[in-house]
Amino acid sequence: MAVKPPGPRQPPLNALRAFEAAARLGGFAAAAEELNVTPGAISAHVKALETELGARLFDRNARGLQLTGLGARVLPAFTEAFDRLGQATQTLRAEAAPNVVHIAALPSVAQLWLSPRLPRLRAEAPEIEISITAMEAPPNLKRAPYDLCLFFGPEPDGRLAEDVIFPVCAPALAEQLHQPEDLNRLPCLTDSTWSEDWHLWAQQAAPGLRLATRGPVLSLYALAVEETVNGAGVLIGHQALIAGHLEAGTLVAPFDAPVRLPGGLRMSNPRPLRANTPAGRVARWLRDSAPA
Amino acid sequence: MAVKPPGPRQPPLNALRAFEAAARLGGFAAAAEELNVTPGAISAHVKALETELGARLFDRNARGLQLTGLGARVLPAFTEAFDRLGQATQTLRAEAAPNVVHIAALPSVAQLWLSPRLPRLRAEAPEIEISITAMEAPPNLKRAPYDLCLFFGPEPDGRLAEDVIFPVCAPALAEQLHQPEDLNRLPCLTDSTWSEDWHLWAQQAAPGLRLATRGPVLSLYALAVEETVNGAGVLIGHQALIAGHLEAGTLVAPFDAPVRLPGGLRMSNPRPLRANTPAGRVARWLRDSAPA
DNA sequence: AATCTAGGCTCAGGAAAACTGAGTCTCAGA
DNA sequence: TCTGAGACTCAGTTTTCCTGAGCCTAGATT
Repeated sequence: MAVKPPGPRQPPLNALRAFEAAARLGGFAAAAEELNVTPGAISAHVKALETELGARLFDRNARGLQLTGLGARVLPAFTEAFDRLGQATQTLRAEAAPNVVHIAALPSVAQLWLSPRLPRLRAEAPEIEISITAMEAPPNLKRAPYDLCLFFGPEPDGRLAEDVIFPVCAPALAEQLHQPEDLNRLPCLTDSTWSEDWHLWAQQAAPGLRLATRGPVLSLYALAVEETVNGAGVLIGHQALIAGHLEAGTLVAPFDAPVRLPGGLRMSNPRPLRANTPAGRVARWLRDSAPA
Repeated sequence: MAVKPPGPRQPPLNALRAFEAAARLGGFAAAAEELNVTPGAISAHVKALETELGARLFDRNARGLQLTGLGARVLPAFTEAFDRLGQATQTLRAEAAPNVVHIAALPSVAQLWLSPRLPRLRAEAPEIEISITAMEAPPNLKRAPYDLCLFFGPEPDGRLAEDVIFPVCAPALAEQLHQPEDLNRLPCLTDSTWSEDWHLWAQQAAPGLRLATRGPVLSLYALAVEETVNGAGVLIGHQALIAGHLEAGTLVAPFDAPVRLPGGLRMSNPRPLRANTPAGRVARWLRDSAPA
């Protein structure tokens, strides 16, 4: 008859994870987003943890958080532990379902770059199942369960395409556009996540031009492209994403004024890929398909 | 307006922990004990994990478990990750409450060896708070939140005392005991976790003696000691645990026949101790107090 | 063979944890 | 002064987690 008094309980794993995310990202809101919960949940977790420990982990200054000395001292160990756990989990998932390749991508990239390539990929490797998750920002590479990530970024490794931008519009509208100044007479579509595109382009391609850039602001670039094809106005085209439309003639570039941005479309892989695994094959296939 | 589709969810941490424990310990029952839940809970966790993964982690053969290839391949990574997490948690707890020293001990050791020493320790270091948790088996050193562990074991490092055993009884009963054969005329108390004591002793101290060893079986050694003091019978005394009673005269050893067992009372520390931390000081104090 | 036992399984019910949503508070910057 | 970001609170709800009892199987025991 064993006696089993509770003794000191281990803090709940979820609370530790919440603390780690909040500390690493510097805020409950950011942690909440990473963990797909509301900030209130993070707050509650951390508070419970602090209560159990009898010590504060964060200083709250109404405008955000500041790690206490205690928090800062223990954070690295937790980050490393959860990183390892994430890696182990990914390995587990990958080994359990070797034929599923999980891809994380910017919504626009998913729709405009990746999606058109999938039919051919499926035809060439029907046994591979592709799962695509669209998200605004690259996931934490050490944690999230993705085999491949497709995002725009400045890092040179894994570069699939330069980021070259220039105005595009439906062929019917192009007749009204002979020089950059003409842009002010047509609606200029703006994508909310690339709201600086017009300025970046104008700065280099038409210095001195004062662009009004009034016009609809859309939250999905793919939607903006669709609208543009339908003649709603002029859009800054990212070459990699509209190459298909240019080729098909559904969009045209009224000016010969491409501007190359420092970043580019980039494929990264959280874990090293072996060449003849499904993920490795998809990666190679996508890389080879990039110029197309 | 960010789009946030659920995408592939991360498996619950608790399920991963359950899997890791079951795999490492080779059974749901053992895992359940380590995690302080029922086996059914472990079973459910593992089943949920397997369902989510779409792959088996264990082969169930009605008589126990066998890791599948998949399970065996991923186990080490999980064990390491959870070990680190445990270490981080311990560090956190220790830093958050530096003056609390958590000790895990065998119930008998806690009551008969540790407890009598505490008053003096408290007097010498009143700022240190001691927390004692009694348990039948040493905890997983890499995980459990204890600074010091006191158990009997064969390992030589950290040895506080040899395990020397011999029959003891109340002084009044000693008159009836002149030679080992007399033991059969008195009740021989047995502790359920040290049920072999009588045989071990008799083998060496009185070879050939046929001991009936009938008598009450108690589940707590400290209780057996108390009963013995009250004259209920004869008990195999473990020197380290009854030294106080011998000194006080409340128990006597009727025969001069000590037997030294291979193991001993042992103090171990999951994490390295620094000498002038509270845990380190308690450890040193206890070590120095051992001969007493 | 019949029984015993260890260990896993299932299922329903209930406890505990986690999460949300709406509203509040506070400060920094415009 | 206003606004917005970010954290807090609290009630209510959903989800997860756990237990407890009984069942099932296969090796061990008699």
